[in-house]
Amino acid sequence: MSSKREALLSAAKDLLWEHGYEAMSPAKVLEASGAGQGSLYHHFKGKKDLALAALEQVSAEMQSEIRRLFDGTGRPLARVEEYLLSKRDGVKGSRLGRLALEYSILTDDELRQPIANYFSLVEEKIRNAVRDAAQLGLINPDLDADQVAVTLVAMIEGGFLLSRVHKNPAPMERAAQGALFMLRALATRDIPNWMKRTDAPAVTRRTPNA
Amino acid sequence: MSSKREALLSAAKDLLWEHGYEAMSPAKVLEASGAGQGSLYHHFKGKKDLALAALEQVSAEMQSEIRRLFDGTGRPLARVEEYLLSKRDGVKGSRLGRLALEYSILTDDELRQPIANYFSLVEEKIRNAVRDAAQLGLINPDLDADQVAVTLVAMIEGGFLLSRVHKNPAPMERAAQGALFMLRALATRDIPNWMKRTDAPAVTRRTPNA
DNA sequence: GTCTATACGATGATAGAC
DNA sequence: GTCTATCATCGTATAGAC
Repeated sequence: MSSKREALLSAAKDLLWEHGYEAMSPAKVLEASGAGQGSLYHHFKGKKDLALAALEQVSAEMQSEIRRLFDGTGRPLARVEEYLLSKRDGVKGSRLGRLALEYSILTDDELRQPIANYFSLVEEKIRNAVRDAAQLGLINPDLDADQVAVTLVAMIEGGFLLSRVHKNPAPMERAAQGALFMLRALATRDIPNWMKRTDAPAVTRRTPNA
Repeated sequence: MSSKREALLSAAKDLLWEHGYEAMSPAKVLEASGAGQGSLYHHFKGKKDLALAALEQVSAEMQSEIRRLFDGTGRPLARVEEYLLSKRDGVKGSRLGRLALEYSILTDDELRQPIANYFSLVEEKIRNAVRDAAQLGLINPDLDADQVAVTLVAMIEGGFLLSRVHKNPAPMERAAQGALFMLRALATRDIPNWMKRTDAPAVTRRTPNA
């Protein structure tokens, strides 16, 4: 059967993480996988098709991980805390977030979608956990759950970015700690008016132009 | 004198913002600036030299803006709030942060430096404002000022990233609002032990390998 | 200082043998 | 399915005229 297909996909996943999409050349994929040109263009239509398959696989893996993390049975906010405190290599970067700023990703909705889907899921899981916590009286029910979700994810991804800029793992760790603190602060404080929930739908529930 | 030099630099600055470093080809710069090959390689040693000059100019401009913002005379934390609430185009992206995740930037310290310098300055200004606030009794003096600075900047840059992933300006705005809330929450609450200042130096004060 | 013409490797894809 | 040529194009830089 297709033995080289897996090798190509695996190499592409690694190279996407390390070099990004634009800098992932077919030649590098071939070298890393041990396959020849023929295998690549037999199993995939070209570079973009390979990258898309690899991205969808990475996105699926990471979504599984998120579901596993959030489908626990403890305190709702404990699951969020677990997400925030996951082990991360700040300098290596967020496996999907790392690609998010590339021009090719912004301009190609097919490539952007698996990345957006992952983040939409994380945001949704945090939103739901915050709502669950509110129903159980563990957090202020006036809190805008979507606002909280977006803010926490932004802290994590921003921490990755700063760690890379400074080539230093510390900012990632500090940002994650800051996110944890914010969550705990929110769980116990009065919420300012502008932070309160409105009837507007969640903004990042689904991505436009997808 | 050098009339085309400015045109080349200006075009490079725009293209770096829009396309990033890897996707900024000399050909595109020439087209956007109206200059020919000769001008480019007369004024600059090559693509990297041009990009470096452009990046340093952008970094200097943005550092001036930050100094202007933080050298005000109001409440120390008011300056930080002003930074957090600056107008931003989330989908277009952070002018310097946008480049931070590229492989070429990570692996070339010369290119990384102007970006890192900008973020180091922002972090330093926030740190100092938090310390000033502590001295004036406006914020808990046990707070780790560096932790706060890194966390707030991470929220802003993470907001940019999410806006780009979702092609939607809303996450950027929500992250900035969340950052504002966190700052205000910190100014009034008890600080958990792990958030407290230690004698360790600020981690991102200067970048390693620079 | 600026231009056009040219060189040359890398990128991304194709052709055809096995 | 996989391999080794081969190819057109682009990205980057140089040469030399004006």
